[in-house]
Amino acid sequence: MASIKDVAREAGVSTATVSRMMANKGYISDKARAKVEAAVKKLGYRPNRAAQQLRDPGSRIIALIVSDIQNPFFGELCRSVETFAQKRGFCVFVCNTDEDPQKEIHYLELVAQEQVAGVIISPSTQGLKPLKALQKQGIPAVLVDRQVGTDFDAVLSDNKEAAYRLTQRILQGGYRRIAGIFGANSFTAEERLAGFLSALAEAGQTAFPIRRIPAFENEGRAAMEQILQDNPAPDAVICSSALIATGAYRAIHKQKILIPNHIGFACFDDPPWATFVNPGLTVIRQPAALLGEAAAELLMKRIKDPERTSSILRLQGSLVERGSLR
Amino acid sequence: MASIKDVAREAGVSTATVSRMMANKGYISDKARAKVEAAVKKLGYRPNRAAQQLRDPGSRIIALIVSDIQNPFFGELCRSVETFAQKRGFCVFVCNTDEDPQKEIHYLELVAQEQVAGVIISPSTQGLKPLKALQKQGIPAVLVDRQVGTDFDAVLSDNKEAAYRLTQRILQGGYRRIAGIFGANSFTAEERLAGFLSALAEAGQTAFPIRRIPAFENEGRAAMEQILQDNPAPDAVICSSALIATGAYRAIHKQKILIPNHIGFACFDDPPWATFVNPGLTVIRQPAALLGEAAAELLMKRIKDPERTSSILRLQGSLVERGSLR
DNA sequence: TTACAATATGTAATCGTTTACATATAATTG
DNA sequence: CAATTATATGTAAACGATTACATATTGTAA
Repeated sequence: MASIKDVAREAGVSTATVSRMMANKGYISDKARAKVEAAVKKLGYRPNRAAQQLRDPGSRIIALIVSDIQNPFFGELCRSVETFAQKRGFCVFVCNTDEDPQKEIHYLELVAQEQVAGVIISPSTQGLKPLKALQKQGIPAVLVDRQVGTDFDAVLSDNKEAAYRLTQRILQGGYRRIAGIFGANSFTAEERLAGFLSALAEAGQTAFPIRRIPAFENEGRAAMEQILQDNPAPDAVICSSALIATGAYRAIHKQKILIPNHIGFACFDDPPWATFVNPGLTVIRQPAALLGEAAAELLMKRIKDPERTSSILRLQGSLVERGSLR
Repeated sequence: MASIKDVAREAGVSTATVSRMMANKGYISDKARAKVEAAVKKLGYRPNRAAQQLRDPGSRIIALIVSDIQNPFFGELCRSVETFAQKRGFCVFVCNTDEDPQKEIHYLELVAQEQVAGVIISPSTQGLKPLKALQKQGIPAVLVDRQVGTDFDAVLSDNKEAAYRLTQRILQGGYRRIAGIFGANSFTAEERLAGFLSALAEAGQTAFPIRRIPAFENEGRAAMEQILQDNPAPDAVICSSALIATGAYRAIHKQKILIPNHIGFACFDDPPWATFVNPGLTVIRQPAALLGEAAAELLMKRIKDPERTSSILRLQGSLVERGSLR
């Protein structure tokens, strides 16, 4: 690989001139510019990023650390983060932690070493240490979808409010024995549960048995199968995530129980199959694109002004009615 | 940020000793080791990656450049690449090009500057130049899902063969007027079309009108609506991708045409809703996880031995029967 | 004891950029 | 025309780590 010295020699100028020319800084005569340009082209010169970074740290890369890249919600989030970042001249590296705290820590260290301009992360633990370490190195972080601590910028969906609304809607349908299947050890599930319970309490309803399970399809199906054997059976069910809902729906479908008359069905997130079942699923759709954009914007602001006080945004999801509630 | 000099001073040793200690190289006395360890901990020292990279280039990062991060196929691919890479001590940065050649070039340049250990890419153009440039910088690349040129390592699904099999299966169902909706300007669609035509020809069938469209849901729906008005109407349809199939299915569903009796339906990729419709979709499921693993493995091999002759793998998809074909 | 290897540490050059500073020339002003 | 300013370029010192080489201290074999 050609270095700046090679270019300088080839063009018959000093390295300083080449450097200035590459960065469009200071004065360069047309003659020198032409010579340098020719040399650059001839040698295929590209500045060595490591050397640049050593001289003055910083980059135009932001890291997006997500807990599950296969989740369509994060897919949408990625895309919107990237679209927005690009407008501001930033690139995005996406890192997938697979909900593994080890991986999360590893990636946080990695992007710190790479000296990215900032990080957007949906943390999979409640641990603050790795994030604080980032902060100490002057790399700003914005939390998205999940909060940890309260010192960081964060962009969240208003899960509690959304759950509250959705539950109200269920009650409106005349359902009274409402089962809930909620993820365990999950920030969002926790908030959604709170909203669910609060709406129930407000309506003077006692909570129908609630399951807390690992948020996977199989677990969702198993939980639903159990619930359907309860006596009295529930007349509605609410699921805290798309994967859980997928399993639960399968269980209901298998037993040929009719939605929405025999049982009402509602969930969070908008699974890709929501419009392919009959009736379609009534859901709270998360504002993934908005979250991504807001997170990116917040990060840009903080990069510009590291001293600004941290802000926490809560964005509303939308209640999408498709018929799975009476 | 503390530098190696700070640590050396704090520990009362030279920078060389600190460096050796960090890398576990050469001789270090227990006394010195202890002092350095203490200093490192006290100052929170972490080696500056840029400086290391300047001294001796190379990293343990591989870049995965995909054309559409929202596509579940690529989601699965990402995950398997990462799982495999991790086993070998590599991390993965995912870059999304959104099928935009500009972005692709930009990311290729970026990861070259970052001096990643290697690149896995599903190229969105047929342009070889950017890849050759990478190569010249000594950064190996493996193509996945799509091929460009023939000099690079590549891991592809055997689209033609798969299309051939799927078409044979359709013919087996007694369908004879088989419409095809295929993506335009798409490497995979091209191959799939070839297999489709070859199976038809072999069966002595003339091809029923074939549409080439941009691979989006709306375009798929529009194309299907048109096709349904043809006279004679087709008795089966094959779609070259999940998005196209989604639109096409909607069009069929809307007109209450019965699958599989009035019309047979088959497609490539396995849309998330494939098991939620009735009957389920008969598809060719792409071996995404296998592709990812194979690509990662190939890349590792090439990183170890840059001189090995390039190999092109073709992996078989599986025909999943679910009832949408008679 | 001498000689030689093994162990332990330090010195200083190097990687490729950027930039403050010095210097030189050209253009502009009074 | 002298004095000033704007333009143009070069010199050399950083940035933070690694490592070949030199040197010093042990241990060990003859």
